[in-house]
Amino acid sequence: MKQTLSKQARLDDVARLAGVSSATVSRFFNNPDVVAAATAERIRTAVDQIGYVPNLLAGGLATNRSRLVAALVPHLTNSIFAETVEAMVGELSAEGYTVMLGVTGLIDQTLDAQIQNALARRADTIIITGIVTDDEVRNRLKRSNATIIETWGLPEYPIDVAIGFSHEDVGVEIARFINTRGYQRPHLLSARSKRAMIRRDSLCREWSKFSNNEPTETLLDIPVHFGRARGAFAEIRRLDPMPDIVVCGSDSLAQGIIVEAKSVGLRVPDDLAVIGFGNSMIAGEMRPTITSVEIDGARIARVTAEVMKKRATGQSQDENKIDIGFRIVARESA
Amino acid sequence: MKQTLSKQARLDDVARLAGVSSATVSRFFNNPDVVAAATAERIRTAVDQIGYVPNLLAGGLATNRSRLVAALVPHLTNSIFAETVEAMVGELSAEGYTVMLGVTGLIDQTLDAQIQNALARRADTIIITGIVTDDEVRNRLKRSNATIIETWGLPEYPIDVAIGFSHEDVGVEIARFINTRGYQRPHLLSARSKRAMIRRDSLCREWSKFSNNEPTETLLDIPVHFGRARGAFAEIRRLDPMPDIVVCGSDSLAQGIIVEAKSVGLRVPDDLAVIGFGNSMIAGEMRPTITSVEIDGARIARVTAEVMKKRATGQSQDENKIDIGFRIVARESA
DNA sequence: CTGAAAGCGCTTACAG
DNA sequence: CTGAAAGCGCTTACAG
Repeated sequence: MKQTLSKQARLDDVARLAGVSSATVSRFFNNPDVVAAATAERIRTAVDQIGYVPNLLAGGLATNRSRLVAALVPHLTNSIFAETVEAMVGELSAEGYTVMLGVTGLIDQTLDAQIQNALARRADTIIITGIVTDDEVRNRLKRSNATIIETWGLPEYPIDVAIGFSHEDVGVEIARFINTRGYQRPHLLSARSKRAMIRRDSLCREWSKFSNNEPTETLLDIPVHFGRARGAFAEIRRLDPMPDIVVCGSDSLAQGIIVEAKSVGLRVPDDLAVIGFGNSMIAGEMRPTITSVEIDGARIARVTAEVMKKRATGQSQDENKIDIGFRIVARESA
Repeated sequence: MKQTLSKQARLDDVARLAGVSSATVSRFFNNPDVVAAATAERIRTAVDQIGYVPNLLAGGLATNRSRLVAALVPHLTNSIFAETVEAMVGELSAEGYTVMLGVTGLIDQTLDAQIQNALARRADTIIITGIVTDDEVRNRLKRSNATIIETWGLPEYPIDVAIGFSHEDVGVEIARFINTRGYQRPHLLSARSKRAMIRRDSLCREWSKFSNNEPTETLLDIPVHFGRARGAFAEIRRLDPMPDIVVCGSDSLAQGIIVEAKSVGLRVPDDLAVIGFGNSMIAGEMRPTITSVEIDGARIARVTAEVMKKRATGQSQDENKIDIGFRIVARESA
């Protein structure tokens, strides 16, 4: 059991001990070049002696810069976003930022509430997964002083800056890939999400140039995970004629389809081909290895950090839509 | 491009507009019962009109309560901790807390640095995955006013409160399970982590009561993921006699072993049995379904929230070691 | 290179 | 039920 009465050391305590003013101690932390070497040494000693830890709440209030960045994601588990969040935390912690995490896909945790919270914490930057469509929320974000980064999509008019790729183009490229490889009857399997629907629509549009059979499809409720592939596979198998390739909304689903297919003796890709999405680690490691669409989540994190740095140093940010692209990685499964 | 000059509304602005003092507006937010209905109504209108968002930096400074909780995990991807973090964010956001995320397993991101950051942000609660052994760090945490929660383990002397289970007991129970099921030659496959080593040691100790053949083992460097099972499986296959059961440090590894085994025509569990760890969703969904050790990550989150509530309301916390237990879930793979 | 002092936007004990 | 005022722990323009 801890005693909770102890008073924490303040800047003043350090100052007194080191025989300087608190302003100088503050400079020691934030602008060290400007303090004399001998003074710095005395301050360092004092800090160590009393175990001083700066209060960033007070610092943030005084400077109007919280060094806090809010990362808002739909989900963390079974999700393509976990990698990006991890990369983001790594990238931004190194720059001295603290990442506050908001999960918007849980019950009672609306995006709206999470944004309100980020605003109240005076986050310097708010990173949103997806595109904000609600005008009320858009305006609230615009009025704030925070840098707003919409990720994973490229809206026509970003609130501030968008870092992502064209889901439409992904649909087109997958359609072409399928056609080039000679598959005839694609089946689309994905979550009922806005972004997935955009990919679906453009895939179908492009596919209609090659073939008259419209792709069949299975839509899943969110959150989607590995096991949901089981029911979907049963459905696919009952189709007549059976599809010859399943285009999945995630690598996890792709993996599930492969496991199911193999368990009934189908060969992948000969009897049924599979394409994933996200190119997670598992795509390259599954047997067979999974053909997937690579989205460089770490790059989203990196570019985010760059944009933030530009903002912090007052440089102008010329592009407000940054396309990080994507790439179909062909492997054994399709 | 946003204009960044706009001044944000303050409590005072609301007060002026509503014709009250800022103290009353503050009460409206923090202690609504105490303000008159008519006054509250005027304040509400004013808040909406100017789009006021409270500044929690200032609030936290004034109250010495940040409503910030730091969650420190080794990894997020391919990790058993993602579920707990997600549950934690859900649980704690609902209580009005903000979760700041620290990832300690990345390069340059030591636990030490993350703790320092949490302390500097004046987090009310710091949740650490694992046990802190460094005395220097332990003392720093003890001196702070934050509630410190060590999770996943049950140290003899928690810094403050520990919520977890006995890794030793897990080892013992697995050994007994293996023996009961009649397996003869267990192989241990896990990450080179402190906690895994504790499980390993106690498993071996218990196993020695049943058999003279010591378990063989493969230790992997962190971070461990699905694909690492490939090399491990090759190693296992070369053993003579070959093990008849592989005890894995994660479900993801278990899955990997199953995929590898099947790809060379081995039957699971008849030719090679597999046990996972964590009982993630995938354990129940894989084919064959995976026998695993269930750790209730969501419960860790729930209990954490309870402890925090007790602390916040000044109730005494009688237990400082809370055992959430574990359970072997027997399925098809072993 | 350093200090005195005002200010960041809240909260709350005190008084009424 | 409400207000005036002090205080939370920093930073920084200004002056030296």
